[in-house]
Amino acid sequence: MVTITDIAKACGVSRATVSKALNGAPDIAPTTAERIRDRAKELGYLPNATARALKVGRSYNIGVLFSDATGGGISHEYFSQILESVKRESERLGYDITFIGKDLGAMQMDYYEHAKYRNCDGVVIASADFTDPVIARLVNSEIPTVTLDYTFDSRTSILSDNVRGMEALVRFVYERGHRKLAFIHGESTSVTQKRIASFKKTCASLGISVPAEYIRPAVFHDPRSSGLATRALLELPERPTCIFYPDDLSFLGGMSELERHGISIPKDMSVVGYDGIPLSQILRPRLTTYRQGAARMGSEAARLLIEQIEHPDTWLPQSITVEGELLEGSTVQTIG
Amino acid sequence: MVTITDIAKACGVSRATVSKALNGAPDIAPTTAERIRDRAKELGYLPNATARALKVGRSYNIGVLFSDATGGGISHEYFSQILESVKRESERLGYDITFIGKDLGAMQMDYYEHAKYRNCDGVVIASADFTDPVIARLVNSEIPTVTLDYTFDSRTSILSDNVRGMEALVRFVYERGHRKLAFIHGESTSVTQKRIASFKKTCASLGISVPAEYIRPAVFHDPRSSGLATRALLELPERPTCIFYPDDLSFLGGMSELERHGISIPKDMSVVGYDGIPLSQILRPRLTTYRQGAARMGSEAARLLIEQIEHPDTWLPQSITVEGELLEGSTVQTIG
DNA sequence: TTGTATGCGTTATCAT
DNA sequence: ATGATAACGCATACAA
Repeated sequence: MVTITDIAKACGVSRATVSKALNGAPDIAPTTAERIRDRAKELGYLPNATARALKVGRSYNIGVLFSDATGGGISHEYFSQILESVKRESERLGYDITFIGKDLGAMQMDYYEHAKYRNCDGVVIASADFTDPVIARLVNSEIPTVTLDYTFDSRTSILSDNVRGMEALVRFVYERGHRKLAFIHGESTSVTQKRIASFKKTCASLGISVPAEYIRPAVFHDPRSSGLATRALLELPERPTCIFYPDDLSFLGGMSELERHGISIPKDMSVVGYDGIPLSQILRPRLTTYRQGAARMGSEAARLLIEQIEHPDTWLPQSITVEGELLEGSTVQTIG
Repeated sequence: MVTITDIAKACGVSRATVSKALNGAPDIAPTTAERIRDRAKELGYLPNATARALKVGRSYNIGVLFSDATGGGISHEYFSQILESVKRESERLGYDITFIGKDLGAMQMDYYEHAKYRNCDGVVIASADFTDPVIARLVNSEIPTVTLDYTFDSRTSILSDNVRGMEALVRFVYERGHRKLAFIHGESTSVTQKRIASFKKTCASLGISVPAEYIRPAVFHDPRSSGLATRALLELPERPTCIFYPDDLSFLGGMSELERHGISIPKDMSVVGYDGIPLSQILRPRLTTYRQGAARMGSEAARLLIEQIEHPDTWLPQSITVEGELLEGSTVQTIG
C-alpha cells in the first residue's frame, strides 16, 4: 500500500506538503503541487478513507436504514427505487452508503450505536417501524437524520404526497360517475392514516357518503389479504362500483378474486391501485394508479441529509413533499 | 464520545488494560476485566470501528457491487433478494456492507480503487458487466471476491443452476406433449449462453428439433422486447405450442401480446418463465417457471467471502451451484 | 512556501 | 497481571 509517506520520500518533501498538495491547499507552490500529484498517480496512490475519517472526524459515509421487519424491506419496488436513488445521489456528492441494522455479529447494538460505531455522518431512515423506541433514539441523537414518509419533531423528512395522491384518485373516479367507492387500506401506519383521512375527506367534499363496511383493512404488499378483503366487499348486499387497493401489488390479489367471480375489469368493477410501479403499467388493462416519486424522494433525502451534514450551523429542519402523478390506465369505467 | 481513555481514567488503569479487557484477552485478571466491562457499559462506551480498522488493517466491512448499467440493478427482485440475503448473512457474521460504485463525487476511481479506498475486506460482485476490464482488475487484485452467476479463473463464484433449471423446464413441457418449443432469450451473457445451450441440448436429447426462427433475442426484464419477440413468433407459418420467456417479468410483455391476438393461456398457447419471483405465483393462471435460489445464493456468497477473508491461508477457490425449484403453475397445457 | 510536531482511537509488543 | 510506548495513515496548527 502506497501512503503519503512514500510519495514524500519519492518527491523529497515532507508528508505535510504532500497532504496539502493532494488536497489542493492554497499555500503550496503550483509547480511542487503538480509534481507531487504526478508522482502520486505514478505510484498508484489511493487515499485511505479510514485514516482520513479518524483524523477529521468525518467518514463521508452515510447509513441507510431499511428495516425488513415491517415487510417493507428492500425487495419492494418502492423501497428499492428509493435505495437506488439515495445511493446514486450520495455517490454523486462523494458519500458512500452503508446499511445500518440491529445487531452486528456477536455485538448487540441498536441503530444509534451501529451508526455511531461506523462513524456515519448521517442516516437515511426509510421503511422502518417509526414507533420503535430505538428509531426515536437514533432520530433524537446528535447524528443528522432524514426520515421518509414519517416526520419527527424538528427533524428533516421527505414525504410522499399521500393526501393529494388519494384526493386525485378519488376525484378521478368521481368524475367518471362512481359514487360507491370502497377502500382497502394497509396496516395502521401514518401513511395509511393519511390516505384514509384524505379518502374520507375528499369523498365528503364531493358529497359521497361511505358506509363503514366499504372500508376494509388489509396488509401492504400482500395480495392475499387484499383478495380476502375483495371477497368481503363482493358479498355485501350492495356492492361498490370501484375498489381502491392499498398498492399495486395488492391489487393483484383483488384481480384474482374478481376473476374467480367472473367479474371483469373494468366492465363490471372498476379498480385503482397506488404506487405506480412499472409492473402496473405492464399489466393489461393498465392499472389506474398514482405513481409516487420514489426516485426523487431518494435523491432529495440524500441531498438534504448531506446539506445538513456539511452546513450544520445554517441548517433548518424541513419537510419536503414530493409530488407524484396520476396514471390514468384503463381500469376505471365511465358509468351512469 | 467516550473512548477507552475515558474508561481507563474512570477505572484507574491504563488504556492497554482496558483494550485487553474489552477484547477478552487471557492475561487480564477476571475481576479487573469485569470491573472494566461494567464501567464501560455504564459510561456508554462504543468501540470505534474506524480507529480499529486503521490499527488492525481489517475493516469488517464488505463491498457489494451491483452495477445498474446492465439493467440488473437492485430494483429487480432477483437481485434485491440477493442483496437482502448478503446483508443479512454478513451482519450475522459481524460485517457491514457498503456499496461499491464507479466515481465517488469528484474523485474518479474504478471499482478496485473504490474498494481499496474504503478498506473493504472483500467484495461481492453481482449484476455486473463481467466483460468490463475494471471488473477484471478488481477480481484479479489482492482483494477477496465472490462473483455471482459468472466464474473467473481461480476465484470463488456462486452460480444459479441455469443448466439444470432450463433442462427441468424443457422436460416438463415435453412430458405434457409439446414438441414445438420456442425460446425467447435475454441479451448475450454467460447466463444466456448457458440457458440456450441447455435448452438446445435437452431438446436434442429428447429428439426435438428446434428451427432457428424459434430462437429469438430479447432483453432481460424488459416486457416490451419480449412482446415484440412474441409477435414475431405468432407471425410464423407454423407457430410453436409453447414459448419460453427470458424471465417472469418479460413474460408479462408476452402475455399482453397474446391477449391482443385473442390467444388464451394455456388453452391456445403454453408459456413458461424463469426466476420464480413472488409475482409469478400471484398471477392467474400461475406461471410455470423455475425459481432460482436467490436467497441462498446471497447467503452462500457472504459466507464464502468471509471464510476466505478470515482464513486466507487455507482457502481454496470454489464454485457453488445453488439449486432452484420448478414451480408447476398452470400455464402449460397437456396436449396431443 | 515548506516543514515539524501532534493527535485522532485503537491494538500490539515488550517491559515491568 | 498490568503498563509504557509505538504505530496505523492522515491533516492541521504552528513554527521556520
